Amino acid sequence: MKAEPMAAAGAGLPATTGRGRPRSAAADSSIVETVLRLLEEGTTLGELSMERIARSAGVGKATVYRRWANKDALLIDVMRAIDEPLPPLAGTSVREDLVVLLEVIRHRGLAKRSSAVMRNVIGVIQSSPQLWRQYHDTVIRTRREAMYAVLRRGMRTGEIRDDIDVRLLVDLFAGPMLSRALLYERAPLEDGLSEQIVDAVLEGVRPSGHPASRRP
Amino acid sequence: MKAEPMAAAGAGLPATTGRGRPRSAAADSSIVETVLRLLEEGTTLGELSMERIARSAGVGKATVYRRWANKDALLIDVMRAIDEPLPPLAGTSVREDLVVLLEVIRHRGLAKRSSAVMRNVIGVIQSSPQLWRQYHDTVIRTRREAMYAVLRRGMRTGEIRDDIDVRLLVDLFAGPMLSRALLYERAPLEDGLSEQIVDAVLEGVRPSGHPASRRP
DNA sequence: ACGATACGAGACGGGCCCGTATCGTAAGTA
DNA sequence: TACTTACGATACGGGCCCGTCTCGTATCGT
Repeated sequence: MKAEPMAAAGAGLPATTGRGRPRSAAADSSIVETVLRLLEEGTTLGELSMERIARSAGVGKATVYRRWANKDALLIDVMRAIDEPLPPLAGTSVREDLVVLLEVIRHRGLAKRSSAVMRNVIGVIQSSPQLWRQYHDTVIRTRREAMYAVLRRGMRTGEIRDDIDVRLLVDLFAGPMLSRALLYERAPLEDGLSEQIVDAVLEGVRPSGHPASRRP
Repeated sequence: MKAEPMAAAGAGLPATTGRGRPRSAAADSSIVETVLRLLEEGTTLGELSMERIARSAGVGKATVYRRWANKDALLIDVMRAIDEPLPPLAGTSVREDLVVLLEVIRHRGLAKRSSAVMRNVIGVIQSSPQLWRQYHDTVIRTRREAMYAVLRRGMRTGEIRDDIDVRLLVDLFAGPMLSRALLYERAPLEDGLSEQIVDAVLEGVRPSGHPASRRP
């Protein structure tokens, strides 16, 4: 994977006027890419220092501080960099759309860099709530709302029970995939897992003929 | 909550012979309790330093190093300290037992100190795999195996489908609760959530009469 | 009483980090 | 060309931390 262009990273300090030597776009992406690489290699957010980032990126400290005022500001842009748009949903069946959305989580869990970011950000919910909020708003919320929409549509079309809280439904589908992605370094996210989860949650895990089943 | 006695903490260095002044049990528990309090207050594992721990516990650094060789050794004992035995399972119905096991997760998620530990340890899977393994083996594995047992029993008694991988079943039940406990500081772990999850996963979220349902 | 060990406190040398400033140089605009 | 800004490198004072060691004191076995 090569360094994506990722637009102008430094949201903190604007590049003022157009005079003088322009900011190096290569430095931008080198810094962001280096942070992702370090996290991917197992570095903890706490072990990440501006000094180490600059050193690893082959860049002067001033070049980093010229773009970001502190580590949190840099990390926020790093999180923006790994945000990828959701694939389009076919919209034909709820099952298919749910599988697509779970596949997104599965692939992000398999990608070391995104799973490392997610695990690290979770550990920082209390200590850097602003960083967490940024991650939640850019990465989590979008996917969650997409699943809301699919499930609500399913309630209208009769594909999904309408007597269960939509937020609980989201967790029933996403939770199993998320916990597998989070709790293991080499996550057991095998092919076909999305379909297995979706089908099992849709159908239920009680045998058809069991007396306690709500189906006659 | 007061400092529990928690047995002899220092697994690292044995107290050699019985001569001389004995180790202070109060220091033992004060140190462990202080670590838990700091984590509970939002301190990151990376921000925890032996120096800060000693200072916060009102203890000399030597007193800490006399018991634990380094931070990881201390943290391993801290994790042992929050390990609580599972409640007995009634064994009458699979549903009841699953609810009990999910209630354990729910209460641990609501308790700030255990959820803080869990979130922090997750962030350290790659950087301190030995610490993670300790947490996994003492805290996670036990509960997971208890759920295995319940589900396998359910397969024998006909309360649970036997055509789904038991490991997947565990994640279907535990995943929703875990992801809620991990992804939010004030986790939405309301009363009755365990029952809702268990029942929804057992029954399925497809309406009874839906054409795609596997029930005729 | 006496020797042994633990205690809290803190000094110690060495290390990494913070955020800023200053080099000489490079790459743009006017 | 003159001016302006960015570049990598590195020095700076200040801070926290590591793990060890040394105080003077406390609390045990013998």
